[in-house]
Amino acid sequence: MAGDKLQLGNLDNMLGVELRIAQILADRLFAASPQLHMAPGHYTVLSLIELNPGINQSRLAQSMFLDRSSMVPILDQLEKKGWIERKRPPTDRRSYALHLTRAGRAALKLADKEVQGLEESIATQMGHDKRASLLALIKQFQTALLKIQTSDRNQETANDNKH
Amino acid sequence: MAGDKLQLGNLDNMLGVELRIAQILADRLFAASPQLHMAPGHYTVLSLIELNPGINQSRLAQSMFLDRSSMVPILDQLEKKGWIERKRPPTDRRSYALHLTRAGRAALKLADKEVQGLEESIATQMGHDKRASLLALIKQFQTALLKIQTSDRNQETANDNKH
DNA sequence: ATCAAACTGTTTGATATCAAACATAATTGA
DNA sequence: TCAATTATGTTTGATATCAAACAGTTTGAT
Repeated sequence: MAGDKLQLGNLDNMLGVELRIAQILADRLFAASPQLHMAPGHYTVLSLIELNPGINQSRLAQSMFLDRSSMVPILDQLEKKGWIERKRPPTDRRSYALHLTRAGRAALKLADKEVQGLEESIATQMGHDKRASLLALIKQFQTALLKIQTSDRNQETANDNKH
Repeated sequence: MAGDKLQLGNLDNMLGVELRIAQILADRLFAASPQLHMAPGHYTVLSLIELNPGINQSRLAQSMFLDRSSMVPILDQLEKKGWIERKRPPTDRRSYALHLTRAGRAALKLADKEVQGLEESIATQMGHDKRASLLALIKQFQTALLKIQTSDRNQETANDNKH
């Protein structure tokens, strides 16, 4: 029957699984927002460039935990839309200094308002206190993941030394 | 300077942004787990098939919030590895009934142990109580997103009626 | 001053995902 | 009954992402 409930076992007690679902739903909501004709990642990129004018592509990628090669097509699109500029700084001819155009600032301003509205809807739905707790716990979760990752790497190194 | 801290403005107060970073770090940890030569999604698929033997591809996709077309290559890979079987049920010749093979059950059992270990590491790092709070809040966040989404849809429908 | 190493952006090839279109099969409504 | 609708899996074309390899540039060690 279509109404039969799925067995989930321990899956719905796993952070990884539930986090992934939350991510999918959040992206879906973002994408469905009519005023916001911009991918979530693009919004973050525009914000970071506004806040850090002249930043280069590698640092931008690093700050979003993306590979620097993944940043290339994102910036290509934003450049094509006329929202950003790549300028060669005279001091380093390898990199580009990224800046928002006037149109980019305008687009970001509109998006900011819309994103603000979404965050507010969420806060209203789940309660402002719970939203704040969730945010704080997500950051602690990030920290925990980074610590585990580096301790794993250290353990590998220790094993390597034994060879 | 390389050491200059990036300006983040309000970005690190946004659930969407922080959630995305957490997701990336979690996937990275999962991928770096040596015993776990399996993508996170593949682990979930195997678990769901074990818990719901005979489930079809569409329901499986739906339960993971994926498009059913995205399930095809995942199942192709798992089938190629000899971990699952697609069986045509005599009652419905459109669908496949999915089952784990003996090898699939064995692979899942190993993965279960490893995933359990990762969850335990996280619980130890952030504290068991905080891990539990985070999990509960993520679910409330999911619920909030779904409610907002459906209320958006209703609003659209209301507007459509006005035409 | 030179040369090896590191950095920066890009390209290429791989996988993941979606949405739309499609073919086959099952269900429903008139 | 049977025609229209719905369901299921797949294919195709698009975008996103990673990792490795690459070319040009800068930095650093000697």
